[in-house]
Amino acid sequence: MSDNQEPLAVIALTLPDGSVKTFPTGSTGNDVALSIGRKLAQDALALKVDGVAIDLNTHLTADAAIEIITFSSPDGPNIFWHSSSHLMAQAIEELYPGSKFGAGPSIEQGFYYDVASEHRFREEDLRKIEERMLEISKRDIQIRREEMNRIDAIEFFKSVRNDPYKVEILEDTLKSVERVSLYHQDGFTDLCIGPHLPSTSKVKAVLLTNISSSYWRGDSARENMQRIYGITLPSEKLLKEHVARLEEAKRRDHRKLGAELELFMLSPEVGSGLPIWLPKGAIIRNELEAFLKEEQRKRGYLPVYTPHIGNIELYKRSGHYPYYSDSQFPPLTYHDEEGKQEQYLLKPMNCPHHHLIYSSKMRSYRDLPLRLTEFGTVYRHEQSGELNGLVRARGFTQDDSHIYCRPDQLVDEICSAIELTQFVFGTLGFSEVQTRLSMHDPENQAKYGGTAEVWEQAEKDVKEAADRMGIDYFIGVGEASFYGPKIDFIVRDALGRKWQLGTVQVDYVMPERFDLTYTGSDGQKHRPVVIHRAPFGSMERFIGVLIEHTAGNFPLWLAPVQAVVLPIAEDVHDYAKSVHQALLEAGIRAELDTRSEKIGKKIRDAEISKIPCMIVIGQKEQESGEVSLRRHRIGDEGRFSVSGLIDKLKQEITGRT
RNA sequence: GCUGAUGUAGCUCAGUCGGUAGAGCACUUCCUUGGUAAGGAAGAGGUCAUCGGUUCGAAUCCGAUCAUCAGCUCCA
Repeated sequence: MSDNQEPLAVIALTLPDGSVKTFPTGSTGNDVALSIGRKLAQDALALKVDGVAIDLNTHLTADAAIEIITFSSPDGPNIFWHSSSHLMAQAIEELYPGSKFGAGPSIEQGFYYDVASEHRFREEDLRKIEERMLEISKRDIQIRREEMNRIDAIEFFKSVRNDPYKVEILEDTLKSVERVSLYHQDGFTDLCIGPHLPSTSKVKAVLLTNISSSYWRGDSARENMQRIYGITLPSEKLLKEHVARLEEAKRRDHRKLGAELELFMLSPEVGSGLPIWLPKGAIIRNELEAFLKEEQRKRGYLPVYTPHIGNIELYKRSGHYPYYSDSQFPPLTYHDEEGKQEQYLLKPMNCPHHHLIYSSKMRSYRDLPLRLTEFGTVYRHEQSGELNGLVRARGFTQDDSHIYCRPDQLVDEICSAIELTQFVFGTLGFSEVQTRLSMHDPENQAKYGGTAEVWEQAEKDVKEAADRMGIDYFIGVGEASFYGPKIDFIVRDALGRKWQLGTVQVDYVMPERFDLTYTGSDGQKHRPVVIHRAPFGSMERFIGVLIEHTAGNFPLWLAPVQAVVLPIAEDVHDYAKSVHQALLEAGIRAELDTRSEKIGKKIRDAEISKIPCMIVIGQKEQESGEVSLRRHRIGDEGRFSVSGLIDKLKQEITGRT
């Protein structure tokens, strides 16, 4: 037809394995995927071109390094879930006309959409929406990207879509952006940067999980919206696996296990957020405290004790009272006979007390570093909606130490605090520890104490220490406390959930406020620097996370009951009693089960109680003067002499393995 | 604190239309003496979260309070 003599233009695309393939210019990611294989084309969600994710059906016109994004690619779930939020919005719009849409991003485990609707969404509506989403998926609607000027987009969302929230985003958040992109799927259109799935049909399985509320743009002065959470997956099978993981998380919930294993309790008669440690939970806490005390003794820490309340002036001086007055219990007010008034605060933190210990006598540069340590119980009036078992409580105990040192000692001291924290986490089996350097937000200087120079120095020191310890960290801007930057340790539990536990914080501000000094070699007064550090963070939170991490299967050294002696029948009760006694004398926490139950029942009960060692005793053991050891979740480990068993268990306990 | 949901025996949960409560497990007693995840029988156990209202009558309907759960906001 054409008299065009030019050869057909081709482009060279480099695949992730390094091979180069040529395609006609204008080919799409779908063409590329098809050329590699049918399965890949089915799984393809989007395309990465020179490291940038774009829509699968974008026409390629230049040589590039490309990569097909599937659900198992690092960017896959994010794109999948973001498109799913649009799919959900379309379903909601079809079912509940007039609903307006706010923000609908993908999140770590799925997506949500904030909806303003006259309809009050209920649990049963979620099932209807799920059904509609799957139906829309079956319609196999092509998702089409359209770019337009911001002004045109505003007009579009005003007149065609009638969606005021999108208009607000365009007029405000995006006001300096020229061109924006819209994604159309049938009558539904969303403002979105993309990329998105090529078609609604990629979504094969839907689970809408819950409804909650949110404020438009996170601002409590703005209107409330209904936030609907969900997760979608590219197959039914993957959804089933996801649901199984959720159930596993539920089974490990420390609140549930804490009650079942009789570790702690919460009672409205005591007050919400005020946990009570039951005997078995207290054993775990005791062991952990003894462990840390031992390690701290080796590292030159000095234990102190301070009262649970303090004069309010102390906290005004430290700056905590004005700064955190919302989250403290109200002051206790005391009048003496002359009518003189004094106010006391349940202590929300330990540092001011420790600072007073520091300044109780003259300190020489030779005395530093001074490391004061205390398991200090503090009380904070956390918002009621925040309370969560042991993990977020109003009364809790920090493994709090304050290290007073010279500036030239600071980095060394930060390093040794990091080392201790890593040692603690390693011993407790948290292998995946993330470290965040929590820096201040220079945009919001008013939030912090101290001068800009002091902050610069403190952040430099923190970084230097982190680098020297070779830790892999990321920076959290705006995560610092008001008096200084922090190194926060975030662990993942056995189910991959993240928890912030230990912390190391640098503080140049409190030494000023409390006028802390030491005499230098020059005979002059100098300011020490303070490090606040807590490897566990809070005993309550740490143990809550540990319960979930171990699913209640504690290592032998922490187990509230380490062994239970299970006689098979009454004729060996005397022997069983002597074994039980021997275990107790060896310092092993042992119980004896002399109920008239069969051995199967006794074992089952011990397994459910998650007791690490079951000592089974019958005629054979009695005759040979031995015992049989059965391990929790493992099974029969054979016969041992009583002393052999005790040695074995003691070794395991002292090794904290 | 905000939005929504929930609250029945120690635990997990039934309980219809408003007619004063039921199961399994756990517990107690008795029988059973059994070799590696549940032996049998009987018994006891509840101011249906609390307070108030509607009603001849409330676990059930309404309101308030408390607590818990999910999420938002916050976290020295």
